[in-house]
Amino acid sequence: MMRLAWELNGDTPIYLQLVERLRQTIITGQYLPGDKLPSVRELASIAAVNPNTMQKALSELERLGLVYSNRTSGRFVTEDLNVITHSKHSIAEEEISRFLSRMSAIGYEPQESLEQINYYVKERQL
Amino acid sequence: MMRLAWELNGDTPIYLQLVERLRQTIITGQYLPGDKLPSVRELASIAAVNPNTMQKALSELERLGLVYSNRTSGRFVTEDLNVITHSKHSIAEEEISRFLSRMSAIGYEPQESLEQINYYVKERQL
Amino acid sequence: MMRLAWELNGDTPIYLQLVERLRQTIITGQYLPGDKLPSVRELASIAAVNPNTMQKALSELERLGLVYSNRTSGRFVTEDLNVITHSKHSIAEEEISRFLSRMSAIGYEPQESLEQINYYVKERQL
Amino acid sequence: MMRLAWELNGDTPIYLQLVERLRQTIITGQYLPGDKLPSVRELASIAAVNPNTMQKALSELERLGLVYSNRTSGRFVTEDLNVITHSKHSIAEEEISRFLSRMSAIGYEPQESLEQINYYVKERQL
DNA sequence: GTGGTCTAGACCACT
DNA sequence: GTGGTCTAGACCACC
Repeated sequence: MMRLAWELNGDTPIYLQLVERLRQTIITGQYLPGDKLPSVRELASIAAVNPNTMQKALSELERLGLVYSNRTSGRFVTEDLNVITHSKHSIAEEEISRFLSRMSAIGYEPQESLEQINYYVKERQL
Repeated sequence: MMRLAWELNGDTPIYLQLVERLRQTIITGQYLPGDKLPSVRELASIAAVNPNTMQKALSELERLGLVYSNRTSGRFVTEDLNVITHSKHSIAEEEISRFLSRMSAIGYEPQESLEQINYYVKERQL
Repeated sequence: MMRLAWELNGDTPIYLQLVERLRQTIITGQYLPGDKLPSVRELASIAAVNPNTMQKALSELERLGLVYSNRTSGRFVTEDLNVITHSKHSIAEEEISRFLSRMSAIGYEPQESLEQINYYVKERQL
Repeated sequence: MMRLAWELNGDTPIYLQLVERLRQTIITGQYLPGDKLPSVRELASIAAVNPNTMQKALSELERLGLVYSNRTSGRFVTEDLNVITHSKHSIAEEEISRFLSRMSAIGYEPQESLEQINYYVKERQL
């Protein structure tokens, strides 16, 4: 079985990786609110996974409120901007939390991590 | 392959994961400068890995200058504090770089990431 | 089989569902006592069912005394109000009985069910 | 394919019916908090459905917080009594809501439904 | 043995 | 053609 195009990982369940990928495409505005998503089968084909797996991922996205489905006409990105921005914030928090914990593992207290990243950004004029 | 004590990952080569773990124990001061490390066999046993793999990891640590070996009496943590702090900084930089790139993937510019993490730390009084 | 206008169910026999629907229209006064019902063919067409099925439903209604037929001029809603109110009560009893049994299945004694529904109605000022 | 023992319905998805059945067994205390559930395969065999379908049902129950799973040792009923009683209340509300709406369909206002059920219970000394 | 994931292939209702 | 559901059969990691 090929696993290309979207280069999936191997340690975390595929369907969760799909959720993340799709979440990103929505959060970053590659799919806009109200946009129609490709069909389950199409997305599955693109990601080179079984339609059921993609279906599971999409169900999860639906549970998160990021998409909704119209049994006959397809799946659409939610038009509720709050849900989208909320999802964005929650991912950001996860990333921050993970970052701080990794920094903590090598001996940086949160305050120090903050200083380091502050320095890093200023240094490179990002 | 068993997964105990040090819970190895599976996707990245084992020896690199060992390097990281050992690097951490040194950087965080669990092993102090000048400390004698356990023998390769012992470390291998603790981590439940093949001694050859542990050997490879230790060679890498040597290459990084974090440990040095005294053919006869064993391996020791470097006494050069500069090497240690430099290693710590370089890991931190990697973490920061990775963090910023992941935040960028969900639509946060470095400046925004900084604000977010700043807010996060203040919010939780970390 | 098409599912329109009257959205039939699929598990219970169609003619019984038709009986219920017609019973409702009479009980709730959408057809008044003495009103002439549309022809079998017409009703069948509206409900998108086979005329024979509708015929069976109407026979049942006749048996219940809710309608009577005048071989020549068509079918009419009974003018006997007692029959109508009695039918209404008997349906209500079925509903109540079913409700209590379902509540019982999840651990509510009839008395408790009563309290719950009482609370529910007051809460929402229904 | 046989569909016995638990007599499943046919109109609502099987996995949802399974969720309901299991929910009842927990809510009514047939499985007590902390009890170990039979394995997925066993439950699937009992209900005469495919293990995947049962798995889906159990995942849903887990999402509802009524059970939790210990990857290796099996699935258990939650020990959080709040979750259980909350689930019970929420089902009761659904039943009440459905009951009132059906009564409304045959011409009883909520207040009248309340009176009827009150009368019904008193009459039969339930 | 346990739960969890994945695939392949099928059927259904709705439009 | 769409989403949704279901089955059958397989593999994995964990203990």
